[in-house]
Amino acid sequence: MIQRPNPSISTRKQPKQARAAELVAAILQAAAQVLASEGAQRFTTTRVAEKAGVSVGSLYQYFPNKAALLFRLQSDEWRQTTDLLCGILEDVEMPPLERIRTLVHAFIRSECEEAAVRGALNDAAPLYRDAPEAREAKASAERTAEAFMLEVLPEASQAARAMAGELILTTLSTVGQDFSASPRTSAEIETYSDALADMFCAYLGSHGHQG
Amino acid sequence: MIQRPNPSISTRKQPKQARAAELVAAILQAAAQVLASEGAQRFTTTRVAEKAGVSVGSLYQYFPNKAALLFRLQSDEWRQTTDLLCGILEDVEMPPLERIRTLVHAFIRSECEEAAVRGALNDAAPLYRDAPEAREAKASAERTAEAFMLEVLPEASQAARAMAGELILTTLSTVGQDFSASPRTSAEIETYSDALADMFCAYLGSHGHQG
DNA sequence: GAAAAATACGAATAATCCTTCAGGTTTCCA
DNA sequence: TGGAAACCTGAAGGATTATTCGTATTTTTC
Repeated sequence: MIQRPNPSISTRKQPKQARAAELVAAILQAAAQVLASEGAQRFTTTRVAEKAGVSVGSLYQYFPNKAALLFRLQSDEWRQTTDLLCGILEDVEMPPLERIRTLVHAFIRSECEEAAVRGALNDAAPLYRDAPEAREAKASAERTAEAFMLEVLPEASQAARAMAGELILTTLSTVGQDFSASPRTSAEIETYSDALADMFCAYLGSHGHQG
Repeated sequence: MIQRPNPSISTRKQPKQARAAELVAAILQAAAQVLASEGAQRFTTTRVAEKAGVSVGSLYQYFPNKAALLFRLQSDEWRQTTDLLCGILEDVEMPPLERIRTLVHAFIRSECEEAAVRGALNDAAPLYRDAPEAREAKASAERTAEAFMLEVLPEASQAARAMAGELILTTLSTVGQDFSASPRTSAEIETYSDALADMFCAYLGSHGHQG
């Protein structure tokens, strides 16, 4: 195993006919299932193809290697989460700190709902995280956070704002991952989300008047 | 690969002669080097034995399988970190919140110093984290934190204290891991540690008097 | 409807990898 | 000193995996 990954992780033939598009969809769905039910260790191109009801060769016609398939899954998850969170941040009806609380709850719930796939994707991260395509996603998220931080910390320096935004984003993401690694009840999810939101709000509220 | 792990992850013959003890030490040192320089993917019993200058068979006389070797490395790192942090927490000369700040700085610095080994150990976590021996470590850390939390939040309810302690411990650990994944300058380390400590202090300071 | 293009197939290839075991070597102890 | 216990060796067994490529099938195009 552990062959050198091909130069690019995302470029390969695009499906032009309908049957090919269906095949790709079937592969992605099967990939998520295999990841969730078998774990990152046993996530195998052969197993994915088998579950999708297609041959391995077909898989390799649309994904240059295993890492590309994993990256695609991760990418789709990211897009989904990003949309969810952006929708909350842009709701100008709500006071900023309340938006954060809502966002934390939504994110933690979302992480727990898809814990199986996301946990396994995380275990497999070493296989795709070095790709340049993967680095871009994180940078994009921080740009979005920046705009919101400007609203909640208008008086802070640029550096302080960036630091606070990065810290909160990182905390939310890594703590959420850790929390969702164990099965959780709804009550646990609410309690934990509130505590996390408390911490963020206290941190943001303390900026300026107490350093 | 991916054979079923043996029943236990830590039991096997103990070295009784001096040369055997040296052999085990050489293996552990080599294992850390291989992990740091080659990464979790290429961490192989054969490679470790080769680097240690012993045969694979000897390795398997003191470690029942690869997971046991990884777990031992992780266990040693944990003990080291725990000692460091407990020393700081027990310093009653210092005010509690200042102790936390000192602790955060010490922890983040420590994570960055050994980022290579710890990052790779984390990548390899799926191989050993399910072992019962591994679960005990986390529980032990939370008991230690509990004692300290009783000092800093004496008026809070038991549940609230436990929640705050767990949240801070998890945040410190996961955020530190994420932060140390990229190479960092001393200045970055200090800035980030301060921000993290600010967040913890604001959170603890806000308990009770504010909704 | 026939050539061309796009798809699909899956056995075979080429790597690794983990772990064992039969047999040789060193150390201990009486 | 001689036998027993502890220790060491490393080739070989048994598995698994990522990826390719020659061939067969389906769809599109003219």
